[in-house]
Amino acid sequence: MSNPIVRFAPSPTGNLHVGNVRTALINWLFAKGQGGTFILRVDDTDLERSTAAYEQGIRDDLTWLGLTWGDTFKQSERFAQYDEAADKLREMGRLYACYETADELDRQRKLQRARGKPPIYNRAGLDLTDEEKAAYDAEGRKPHWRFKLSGERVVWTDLVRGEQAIETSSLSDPVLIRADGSYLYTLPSCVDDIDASITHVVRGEDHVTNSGAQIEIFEALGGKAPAMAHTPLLVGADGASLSKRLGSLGMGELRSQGIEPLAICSHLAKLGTSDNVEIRESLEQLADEFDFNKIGRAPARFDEADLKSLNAAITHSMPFEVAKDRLLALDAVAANETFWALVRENCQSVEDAARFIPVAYGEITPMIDGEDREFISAAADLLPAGDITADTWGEWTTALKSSTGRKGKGLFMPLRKALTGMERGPSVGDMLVLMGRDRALKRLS
RNA sequence: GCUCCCUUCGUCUAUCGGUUAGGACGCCAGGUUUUCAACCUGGAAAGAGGGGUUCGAUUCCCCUAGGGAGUGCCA
Repeated sequence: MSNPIVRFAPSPTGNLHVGNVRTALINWLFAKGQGGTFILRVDDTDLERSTAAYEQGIRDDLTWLGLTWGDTFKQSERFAQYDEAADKLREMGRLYACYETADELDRQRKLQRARGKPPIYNRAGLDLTDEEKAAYDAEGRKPHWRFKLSGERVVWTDLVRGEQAIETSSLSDPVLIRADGSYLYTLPSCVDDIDASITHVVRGEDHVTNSGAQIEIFEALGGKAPAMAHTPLLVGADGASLSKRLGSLGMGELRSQGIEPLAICSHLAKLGTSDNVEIRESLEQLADEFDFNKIGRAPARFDEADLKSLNAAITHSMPFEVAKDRLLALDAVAANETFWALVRENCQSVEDAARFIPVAYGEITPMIDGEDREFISAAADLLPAGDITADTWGEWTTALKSSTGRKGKGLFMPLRKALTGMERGPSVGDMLVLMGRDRALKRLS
């Protein structure tokens, strides 16, 4: 199993969401951990729905996450190879023309289902005589093309599911080529996997039956099917179904919420495994710890709240240099090391620091309870003269304590609320230095 | 409907038939802290239900229930 070659093959018909990203990540971690290669293949055979913008978005998202690829190519550049493979299958009698319309097929399926039978294609296309086909062609009807399954049992040892068996007799022969001549993903995927020497196909378990059929295609094409790994899918936090939220939660949204790539990768790499879901230092560390054997077989719940708490953990210890640019984007005045060091432990994300900018550098609405009015005005009078320094807070509160008799929470909380307008936040004494004398007095008045 | 997969604390999971069913996150309490965060200590918290097999089942088998997936001229 040395130097595996894996691929992540998204269709550029939408943006990457957490489910996609998990598949990409698992492929990447496996490759990286084994000294292998991660290939990005753009599955854009559906020219109608694929767009350059989505393709670029996918590349941007992967890059942002740190999931860099060793090689990349697009299926739309390889139609000649697919044609060649299709011809080969036709010659072997494994690819046959069918003339049913989509409506007819739909009716057949409904009928079968109504009779309690599995909706499997009846292979009528196989029995068509040359004359019948010629007649259809003369009518102007274009055939779609199906791969003829063997009807036998396909077995493989799945890296996460163990021994797998698919009865191809219980499957419809898969359509490989649409009536308009375009390819579905099934054949191109196999052709590309062979040509790129893919050693492991790693994808979600929604593909297991596809894998059964594709293994036969690999073999028909004279190749040996790659090893397979099908991971359980992620479900929403409610545990019920693959929620719409999950399918639409894109990297762009996460990014705009200030979520760190490493929080996303740590969460997705560990969720559903026997390792604890915790922040890791780097993708490399995640790769070192990756093992298919650690992945369970039941669907795991993806909870955004857990992702946010991992993100908070990263934020609390984030060096200023790392946060700097994003602080700058918030407000140039906030992009200084003192401010960041002071507020980061109270932030869930870098952008969360915005809450404290007005406290240190702008205007806030002081919170002064009626019962504390007198105390606050006494405090204003006792604020030590001169510039505020690191010592001011200590001197000030000591003086206040002896003159008012207040102590503990009763002493500090009113000051915090008046000076910052919040009940929670960074050290008030340190914030006091940043806000300066004028702001402080104004808030106390 | 049919096929496949799954089911241990709230969540992610450990347990290769005999355990006080372990850990992590979260939660609760206490400590520390002016607050928050962090840290420390302690605590509550679980093998879906029913049948078997066995001296003994969370563990093996069957049934039921629940969850996930597939059943496309989507990927």
